[in-house]
This record gives sequence, C-alpha cells and structure tokens, in this order.
Amino acid sequence: MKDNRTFFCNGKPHHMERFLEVCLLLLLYDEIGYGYGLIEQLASFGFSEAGLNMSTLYRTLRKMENEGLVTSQWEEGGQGPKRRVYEITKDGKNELDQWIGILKIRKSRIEVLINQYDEKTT
Amino acid sequence: MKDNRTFFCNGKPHHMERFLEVCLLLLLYDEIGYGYGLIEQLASFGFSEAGLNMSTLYRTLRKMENEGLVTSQWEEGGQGPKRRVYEITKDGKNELDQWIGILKIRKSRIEVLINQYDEKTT
DNA sequence: AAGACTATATGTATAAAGAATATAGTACTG
DNA sequence: CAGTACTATATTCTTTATACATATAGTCTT
Repeated sequence: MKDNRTFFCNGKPHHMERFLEVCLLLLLYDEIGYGYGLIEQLASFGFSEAGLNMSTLYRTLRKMENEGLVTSQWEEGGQGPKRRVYEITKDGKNELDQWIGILKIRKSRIEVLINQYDEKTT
Repeated sequence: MKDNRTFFCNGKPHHMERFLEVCLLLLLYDEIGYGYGLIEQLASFGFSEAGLNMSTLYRTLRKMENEGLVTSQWEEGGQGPKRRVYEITKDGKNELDQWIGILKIRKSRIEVLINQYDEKTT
C-alpha cells in the first residue's frame, strides 16, 4: 500500500511566500543570469531540480521585470537557443535589502514556535 | 507626502504559508481554546492584534476541523456570547509534529539566504 | 436605551504557485 | 540525415491561502 498521506502537511507544496523571488534577486545581485541557467544555482537554496517549477520561475522573472526590479534582453550571439538575460536594477537591490529584514523576522517567528514546541513536548 | 511604498515587499501581507495553522495546533496542543480567545495568545508568535484577520482565523479553525485535526463544540453555560471551543485530535498532534520538521527546513533555508546576502554585501 | 465589546460566520476578491501543455532551436548519435 | 535528447521560454487553467468587507447576535456598562 503506497504512501497515502496521513498528514495534510505532506500534501505537496511547502513553498514560502515569495522566497523564490528573493533568491532570484540575490543570485542576480552581482551577475546577470537567465531562467534555465538559474535552476542549478537555486539548488543551494533548497530548490530541488526536480521540484522547481519552470512555469513559476519564468513567470516570477517576468513579474519582477514588470515591477522594475530587473531588466531583460535577448542574449546576443552565442550557441544554443536564445536566452533572455536578466539584470538587477537599483530598485531590485533596494527590494532585496528590504526582504532580508522581513526574512529575519520570519526566521525569528519560526524559532519562537519551535522553542515553544520543544518546551511542551519534553 | 505619505509613505508611497517604494518597495513591493512593503505591500502588506507578509504571511508565511500555513503558519497560523501551525501556531493554532501548538496553542491547542495542551489545552482547549476558542477563536476569539486565541487572538492574544497568537501575539507571542508575531501576530499583532491589529493585523490578525478574524475571518482567516475562524476559517482556518473550521478548515482544521474538516480535516480532522481538531474537534469543536459549543461551550456549555458560561457568561457572554457562546463560544465554539476547539480541542486538538491525535491526528492534529501528528500533523503538528510533521510541521515542526518542515519549519526547521524553512528556517535553515532562510539562514542560507541571509548568510549569502551578508557575504555579498560586506 | 445607547454604545462598546465579545463572538462567530460568510461572500467576494486577489496573489502565489502548481500542473499541463505549447513552441522551437540546438546537439548528439547511429 | 532521421530520430532523440536537451536547452530555453512561455501560456492557460486551476488550486490554495489569505485579505477585505460585511452580517449577525448576544452581553455588559453606563
């Protein structure tokens, strides 16, 4: 009998709101990048190559462009299919700085919860 | 000139997926509780009394009941308006245990990102 | 009697993300 | 050179979590 998911929290998507977006801003912080190529770099942030959703990745990049956080252009000559290459903007860097603050708060809220859990269960 | 939100990440909802649900499971872990009364207890997890959304709170509790994580009943005699009192189930406790593991992963992913940010910006 | 507070609930809207699918060019391989 | 695998981007549809607004009603205080 296969895993029949007793726990609702096993029901797949354990994403953290906008986390992908922040990772992308950080990866683009000091060098340009393109969608497909960013996949392997995202692995260090816990995005499995299997699990990462391409549609989400591309859509997020285009959304960030609409918001003025990055700019893009088609890569000039180069082998293989053309790549849309993204570059971070000043606004994008500011946005990242703000997000870091928010992530520190998120982290501490998680810590508080884990600590209270440990207190109750030991 | 008012704050005109230069940063998209200031655009309000900095929720973490399902975090409220996990907090509720923990609060109900060793004692029963009801919606309105849980508000002040949620403050310790970073939910401001102003910011916390009652519709989300009540809806989340009912959803948890549908999923079998909690049970509820109207409180017998007692002053004030009637309260729907929630009690955690065995499934609910198992679910919380699972969530704690997920939150530890989330926390470490955030740490990785913050560390990489610090490396790049110092 | 008026107003503040306690308490729960629902209808509608929005935003983030997943699943599935479409489209093509390039590289390798026999 | 035909077939296959890989690189690369994009769109449509759907689901999920949450916010916003509003409704309802009992209780307490003055």
